[in-house]
Amino acid sequence: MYDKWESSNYFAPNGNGQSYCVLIPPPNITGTLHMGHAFNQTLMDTLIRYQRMQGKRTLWQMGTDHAGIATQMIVERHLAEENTTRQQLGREKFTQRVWQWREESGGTITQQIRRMGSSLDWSRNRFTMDEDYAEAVITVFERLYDEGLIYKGQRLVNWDPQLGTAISDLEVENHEESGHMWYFDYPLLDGLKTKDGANHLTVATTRPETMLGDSAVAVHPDDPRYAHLVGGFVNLPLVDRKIPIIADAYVELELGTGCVKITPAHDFNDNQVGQRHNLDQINIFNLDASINENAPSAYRDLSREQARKRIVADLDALGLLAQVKDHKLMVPRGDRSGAIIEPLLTDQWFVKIAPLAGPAIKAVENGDIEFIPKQYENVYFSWMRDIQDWCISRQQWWGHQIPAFYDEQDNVYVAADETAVRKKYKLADDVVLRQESDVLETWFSSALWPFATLGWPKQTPELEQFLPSSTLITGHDIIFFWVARMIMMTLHFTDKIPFKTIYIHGLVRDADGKKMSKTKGNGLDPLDFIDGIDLDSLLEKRKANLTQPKMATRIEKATKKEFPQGIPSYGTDAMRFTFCALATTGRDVRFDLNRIDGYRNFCNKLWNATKFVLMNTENSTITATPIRSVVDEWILSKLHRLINDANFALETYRFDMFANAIYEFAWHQYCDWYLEFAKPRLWDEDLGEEEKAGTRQTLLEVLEALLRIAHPVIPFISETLWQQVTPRLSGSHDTIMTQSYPIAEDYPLAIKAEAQVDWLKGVITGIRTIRGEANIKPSLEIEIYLQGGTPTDRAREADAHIMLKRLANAHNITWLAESDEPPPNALALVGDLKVMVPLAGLIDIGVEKIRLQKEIDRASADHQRIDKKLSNESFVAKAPAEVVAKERDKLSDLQGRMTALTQQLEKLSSL
RNA sequence: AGGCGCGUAGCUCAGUUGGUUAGAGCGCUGCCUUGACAUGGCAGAGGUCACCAGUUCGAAUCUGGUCGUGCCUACCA
Repeated sequence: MYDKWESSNYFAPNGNGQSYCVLIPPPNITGTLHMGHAFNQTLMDTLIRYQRMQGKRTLWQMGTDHAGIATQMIVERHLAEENTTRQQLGREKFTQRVWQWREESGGTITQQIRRMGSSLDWSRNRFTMDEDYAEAVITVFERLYDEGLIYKGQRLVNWDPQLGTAISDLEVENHEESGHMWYFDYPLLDGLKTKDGANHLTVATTRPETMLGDSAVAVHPDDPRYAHLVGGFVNLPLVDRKIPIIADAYVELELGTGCVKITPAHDFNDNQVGQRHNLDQINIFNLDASINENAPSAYRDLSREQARKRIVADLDALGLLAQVKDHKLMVPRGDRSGAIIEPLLTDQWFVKIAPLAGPAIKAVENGDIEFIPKQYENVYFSWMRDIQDWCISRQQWWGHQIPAFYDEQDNVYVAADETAVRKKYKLADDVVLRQESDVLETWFSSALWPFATLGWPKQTPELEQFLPSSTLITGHDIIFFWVARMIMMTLHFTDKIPFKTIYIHGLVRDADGKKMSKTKGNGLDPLDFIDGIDLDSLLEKRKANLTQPKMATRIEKATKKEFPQGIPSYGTDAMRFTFCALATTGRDVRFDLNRIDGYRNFCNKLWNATKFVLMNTENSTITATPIRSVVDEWILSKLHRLINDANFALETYRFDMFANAIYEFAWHQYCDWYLEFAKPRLWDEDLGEEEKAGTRQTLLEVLEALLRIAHPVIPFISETLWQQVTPRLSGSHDTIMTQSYPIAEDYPLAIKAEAQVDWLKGVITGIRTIRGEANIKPSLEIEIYLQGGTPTDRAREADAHIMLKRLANAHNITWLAESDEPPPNALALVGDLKVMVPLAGLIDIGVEKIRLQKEIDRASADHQRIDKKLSNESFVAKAPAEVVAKERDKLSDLQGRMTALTQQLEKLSSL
């Protein structure tokens, strides 16, 4: 079915409607579909299918990003298996290998996305390393450089020593880990002594190895304990370096010893202190975080871990280790490698971000761009207003190589390629140029997504039509990574906003509310819900990527408990429906197996309801002029409301309400009641053909509309069923997905019919309750008496007689005059109408009395509550008149009810 | 430490601008193989809306505080 949709080009923009465009967060080529994607995809596809059916000219363009670091890691791992390295291969051959890998394995996720039913325009598929996309990236770089918004500089950056590249601060994850706090004594020089008479200052650190790069000890300017020492010196042990004691307000008086070692080359805060005091920046690390030649020879070439041990031991030996304490600290780790990040001085390229951030902040402030839910705007503002220059260079090979060229004097020239550089800078042919070897970080290219996918820098018709896009649907985890950067770049280069609305959905978590992760083994594969998976395969899968093998048994236990039978096959639609139903306003979405179970059943229900409708409308080409009955009018009226609710839900991005409205209508109105009403009508021999035709027509019309309403969320089932249903109405059509969305006005609201059916349901439910409580077998036909009530009750009963009989399973319904004495009975009240089931040996009088008493108690409690409310003078005086009137009505209803029930109880008691 | 959010039925969650009998799904109890569906039908039980105070005629809803919990940002050298 999906193939047919795709090959029929139904996914491409069509018609002349208003443009509607959704940007896909480009999945990366190393990825496989996880629950987060599946959730995100479901919401986007629901929205785009809905808008397409609303007649919009929709574009949901497919594309992937090249995932610089992740992809390079994978290919390097392959090379390692072949006992080679990228260095041995050389840059060009390595890049070829990456492309080769991408051809072979980079398409996994695109196939998986198809399984989700996503109606993406595949014909416009883009990849961030495509030639024309790369052109956009290079153009952007060059322009920003020429505008002075990109610069190169030696600055302290987050360095991943394992990957050998800088990463942005967003790519660093800080988590609490346990470690130690070491206290070192630095001997005072020149005979200085502290107030306590000590001849040393004590500093503390969580990273002892950095002491090799210390270039000062700082105290607070107002600290009386150390004021006399400022300007003096201490000797840096092991290194034997004379370093100054400085005063800086960065030091907190209360904290620790009040003395802080300053390592400008290896700590962001120290670096600023260093700049204020003109301190030396002593870099003690090589790029792999081993100790370099700036340190004493004893420590050279040691890894940072070895160096730490050695230094602590050596200081201890010298009697300078004052103390060691256990300490919890936040450890920065690279989000890809998991390695501890080291602040390191290196040459990097930066985007000067403030000029770009200004307009981007304004666009949200003035409402051009809107976040839903709105509170995310604060998250956005707080980050944007304190934004740091963006380090965009990566010491990698896979990615967009920075279009900067150096001559032999290291002068920098920026243009698309060497030829362009020579032309632009009027360089002689004999000037030797070499290109910058760094590449741009992947997010730099993703930031151009809204316009680069549409052909920019060329002015294409698509750019005209689909920029700005309408809605961006994404998780809050990439607001900074991607969303904010797209806003900045798009505004800067096109003077347009990238999108009008940003809908931020929750993040999918496991049943315990934990983040799903392959390395923790608590992840779930959406395809396993679609296709099902047996327990053994699931166990194997979840244990495959564990970083800590110790966890295997725990994962096994948890998995066996949660999925004792593995996972049954639920199908795409059930999963999509579940995701919609879970898309509430919260920040987390816990994926609950019970929910998908229920929604699978819902799909089954639709299937069976359709089967019923088809069976009962077979060979019945509607010849007679259909006459609609009150139940027909009622279900059409309910359908009218459903359409309004569905529209409202999707317009306000309440996918949960959308799903719930469909579920409630389909199951609890259409199936539970309307189909049951229809049965006696279709099967009653006395009912006229026109009326039966009316019911058949309504069965089909409502089902057909329901399928269209539900199509955006359950595309496959709705298409399948719709193909069978429409021929009964007006001949067949190609596909449901290009049909127009139902319009509420086509199905008239019928307030009177609704009231009448509410009454009918009330009578039936009253009788069923009696049957249920008295344990009367459903198969047993009973006698029903009616008494009291209004002429409306009588009219309604006459109208609904056959339905009432069947749904209550009564062989007779008899009206009694007011003066008639009914036989001993069980009583249900519907307004003023008494609905009575004779005890007649079926019902135990004691049971019935208990039931009555319960009813009376309930009514009396309500009565008391409302009576109290109404006897409060200020309530009557200050509350709106209609609220007071409503309470009065309730009170008198309850009064009547209590009277009738009490009389009934007395009657039964006197028997 | 700062910011944001959350705490409603056994579980997962709705509850739009204060006025409902506080809802749904799943689970639970009882009865049912009646001709769409046992992936089902009917009926039922279950909540002092975390706690305290305040505003109001009226608070799950608004305000302040307490406790618990989660996330983000910064950081204790």
